[in-house]
Amino acid sequence: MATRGVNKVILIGNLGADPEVRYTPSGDAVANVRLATSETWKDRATGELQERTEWHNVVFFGKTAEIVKQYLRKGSKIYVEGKLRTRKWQTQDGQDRYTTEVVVDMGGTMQMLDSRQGSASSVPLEDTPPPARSRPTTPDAARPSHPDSGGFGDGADFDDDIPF
Amino acid sequence: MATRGVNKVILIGNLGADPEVRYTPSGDAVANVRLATSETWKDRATGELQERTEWHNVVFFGKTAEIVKQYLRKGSKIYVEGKLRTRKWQTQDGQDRYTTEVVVDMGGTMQMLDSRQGSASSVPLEDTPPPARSRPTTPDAARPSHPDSGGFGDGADFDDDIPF
Amino acid sequence: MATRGVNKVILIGNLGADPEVRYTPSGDAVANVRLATSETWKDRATGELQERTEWHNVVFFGKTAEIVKQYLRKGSKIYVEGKLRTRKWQTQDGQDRYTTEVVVDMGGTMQMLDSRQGSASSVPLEDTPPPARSRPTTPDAARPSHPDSGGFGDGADFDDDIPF
Amino acid sequence: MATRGVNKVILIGNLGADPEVRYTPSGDAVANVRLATSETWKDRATGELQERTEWHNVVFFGKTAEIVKQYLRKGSKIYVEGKLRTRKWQTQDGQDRYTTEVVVDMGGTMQMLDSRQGSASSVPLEDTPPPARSRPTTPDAARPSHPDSGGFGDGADFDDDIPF
DNA sequence: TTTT
DNA sequence: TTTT
Repeated sequence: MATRGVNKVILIGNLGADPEVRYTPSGDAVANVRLATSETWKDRATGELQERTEWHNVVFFGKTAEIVKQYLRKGSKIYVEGKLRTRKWQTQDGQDRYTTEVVVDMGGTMQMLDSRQGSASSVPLEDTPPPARSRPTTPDAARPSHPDSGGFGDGADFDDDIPF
Repeated sequence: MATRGVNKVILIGNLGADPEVRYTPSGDAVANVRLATSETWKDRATGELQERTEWHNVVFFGKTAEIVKQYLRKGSKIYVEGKLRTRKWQTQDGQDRYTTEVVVDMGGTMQMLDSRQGSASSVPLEDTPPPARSRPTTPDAARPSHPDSGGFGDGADFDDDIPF
Repeated sequence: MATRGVNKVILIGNLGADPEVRYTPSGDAVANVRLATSETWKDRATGELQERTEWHNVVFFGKTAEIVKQYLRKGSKIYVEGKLRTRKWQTQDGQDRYTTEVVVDMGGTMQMLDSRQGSASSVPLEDTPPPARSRPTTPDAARPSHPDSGGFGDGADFDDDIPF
Repeated sequence: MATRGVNKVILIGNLGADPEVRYTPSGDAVANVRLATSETWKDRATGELQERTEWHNVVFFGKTAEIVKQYLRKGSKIYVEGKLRTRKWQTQDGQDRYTTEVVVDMGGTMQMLDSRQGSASSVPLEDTPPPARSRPTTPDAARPSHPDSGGFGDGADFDDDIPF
């Protein structure tokens, strides 16, 4: 994908909730995540510590969405590299709305940052079976055979055959 | 400003219109810009060249806002480093709305990328006098004496005393 | 290519000399470039403007190397996204040396930032190791047919079929 | 510090050894760190998992250097944002050498990424030039008084008064 | 060795 | 020399 211009977002933050995963008609996973990045600073006047949390809508596609589904959950800390995209959508009564998301696709990356064994986020999410005919026979075939090995699943680019 | 987490946006694109500049009650400039980043790619099926343009709301503060005001205009090509911020606001009839912007403040940067002399964007915007008492006596004192010298004004970080 | 860890470099600068291009035995182009990034600041004590230029060795591979060869030359301004790599090599008398380069490969990008028509860097470099007299009559054969269309050659990612 | 050009490095990796800290004549800390970033990929031919580790010299100044000294040690995982700088130096027999480093100064950032309590890197390094037997009995004296608060020490920018 |  |  060639570009004229640069559109890049880099985030490190924690999931505010478990990922929401859905499947396209063609069977591709799409994962949505709420990611919090916090900044803290000292108020110059009062000297008090301030904190501001920013929430980001992050969308993953394809193979990375599968990894997100399996390995991330509420509280997981991740590094994300993606791009900005503003989507137009309509409310039920036909009003226009715009939502800006961070899209992580072929040009992006996701990495898990808390792969210590035993930590919450290295425990795979329950592998909820996707829509009947999209991945029917062996829904868990891709799950690593040693779920307790810790830290697997880290590092996922789109041109991977397998993420680990 | 300390951070727990990373929130970084990097853009290269062109202004869709002249910057809109306003002043805070304390006299600080705030500049808003619509920035277009385009990506093009070849459709795998048809082989046709596709293009998608993304529009970003970029907000500059303080000294950088002044530079934006003076040196950027419709068509200007810039590099921007900032962070994401989603603002909640209300419509006239009291409905909640959210707008995501790229904020360029002390932790960010702006650089002009088309400083060729004679190019549109190196010509300062008309220096519309700010609110009466905020910059009273010599509103244009900071304007370079050789407006045709081209290319000055490139590069502006917040800790500059003077940007050039 | 999966990663555990992040290794990313982003540069905007000017070429200090024409690119040096060579070919691997398998026929793939490799382009080397010296890229200058400058930073300027005001000395706090003297108030004088200081400047420091940093020189980077940037290496391009494959299709991007071809584009570098054709469209970049001394003075060209580019945006580069790549990664750090330190190479070990030997002097003629067998001493070890290390050179750190910015590698722009499949995970990276290059964009030309001075695509104004008539500007030096939008003029293609002379094409390849041309058998002495083979190119003189039509030195600009590789030049796009609409030299005034501006902006060609900008934007090159590795998964492009053709950069424009 | 204004810039014409962009010179930015973003790394996530692990320390290969404890930081080396020295002090300038004026008493400012300078910390040097060896940082490993690994990338892994599947060999297309053999299908075997490949790994390549890149080692980076990272230099921290001032307050961040103090934090590096106190909280990082061999194995610590960090996020780093800095710039490239190639330094010329001389061997004992007067030969020129060049070393490229990632400099983390006022325009950069460091963040600790393994702040789980109990993890190696949240344990402060032994404090300064310690009179030989001064630390063994209370090795953790420098540890914040609320060790269970978790995540302290994360996040350090240069304009902090205190990093946490 | 670039650029302004 | 790290990490998985």
